[in-house]
Amino acid sequence: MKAIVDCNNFYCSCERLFVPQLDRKPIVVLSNNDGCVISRSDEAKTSGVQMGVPFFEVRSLLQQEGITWFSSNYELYGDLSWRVMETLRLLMGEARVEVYSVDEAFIDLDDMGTEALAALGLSIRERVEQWTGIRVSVGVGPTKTLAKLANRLAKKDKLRTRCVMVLSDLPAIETALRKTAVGDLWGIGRRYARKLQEQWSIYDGWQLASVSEEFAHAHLGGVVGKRLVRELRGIPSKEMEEERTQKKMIATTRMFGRKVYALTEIKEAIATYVARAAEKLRRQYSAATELSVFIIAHEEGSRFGKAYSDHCILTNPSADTGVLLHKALALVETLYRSGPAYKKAGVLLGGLVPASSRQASLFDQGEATDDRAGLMLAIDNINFSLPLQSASRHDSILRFAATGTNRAWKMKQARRSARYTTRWRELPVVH
DNA sequence: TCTGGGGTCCTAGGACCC
DNA sequence: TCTGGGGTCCTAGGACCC
Repeated sequence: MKAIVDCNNFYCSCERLFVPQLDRKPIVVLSNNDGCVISRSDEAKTSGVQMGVPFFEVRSLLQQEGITWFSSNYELYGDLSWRVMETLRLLMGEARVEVYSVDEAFIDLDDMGTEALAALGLSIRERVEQWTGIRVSVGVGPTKTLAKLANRLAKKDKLRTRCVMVLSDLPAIETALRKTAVGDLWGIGRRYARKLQEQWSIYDGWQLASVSEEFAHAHLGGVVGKRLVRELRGIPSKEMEEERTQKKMIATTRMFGRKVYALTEIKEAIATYVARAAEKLRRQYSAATELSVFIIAHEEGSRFGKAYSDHCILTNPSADTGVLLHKALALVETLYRSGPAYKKAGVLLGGLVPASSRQASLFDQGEATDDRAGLMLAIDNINFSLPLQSASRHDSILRFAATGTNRAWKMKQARRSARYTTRWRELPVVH
């Protein structure tokens, strides 16, 4: 058996933790640039705020219903996520826990009896809340996919289930599948849901569990679909995975806070994203061999706009902000056309290799790479430890000049809460 | 008339997830 | 006026190899 532990309305719960007056009050958290709603408290859901709606569309509803909104504060969420995961590791043993996302973890229960699972789930939920203040739901099933389903049903009826549901016997699994629409299953997105309904009249989980593996292979993305159908039948086909600490790709992309026309501003933004991506790269001791840059221009009648992108290969893998900046800015120069309003840009680092085992290039001029690595380490240490001036438009103390000074393109974050748990100056104060 | 049979590597694109 | 950001896996098809 496998369990999944999932934090309830995670971002909202994080915000509420430090403003207890908001307990039981409706709140929402917005995406970057204060664009759309990405987390809602139960009360906000009841008030009819939909997931993913643009902020400007629900603004008046929020005011009318007295719903408090927050800009997103990823530093806070990241730290609280770590606390929840650490609690699970302490309770269950590190080897059993697979962190799946910022607010979810799978737990391997394969060698445990099926009798006490509900009690175990309940004790996990209580302990995590006691130690971190975050409420979680626990779903248990013979496969990861059925555990996810159990979790979903536990959340839907919190009072009755006390946020814990175990699907261990066949009748319970059948009932659960029958009342779940295909689109609500883990692994069935919007596209497949539509296709299943329109072409084959498959509407619920039980129907999908009954199709042949050949059918799933042919119509639901090959082996992916086949695994999904097997999982629904209780045959484990997605096993627990080793903790993935090394990312294979690192991206930093943002919408601008307003329309941007000038090349100089776009270069500042790209430089800022490169610096951020390179930091992430160094934090996992990797170097990149591939760098891509894209900019997106506003286009009349198109929601997403028109993208221009290009990439280059680094013969000498690098995690040096200066080196990556140089390449990225050259790419922007060739991509940029004056005229259109740009609304978004991004940087992607790929082909990641361990920084320690970098292949020396044949054409390497014997650059003083070690000195530069030391410089990067020094910059990171200073930026991660020193407090920021709160009025600054910057997120770092030490930075490359190319990242600009005025930075009028920066995203909107009108209501970001304090980083209570990660910055000395922003510690909550008890009066 | 007839024109092999494997392999591997790479890339672009599609689908999904939170 | 205003619609997020960051990932993963898989497949198909082309280039190339023996």
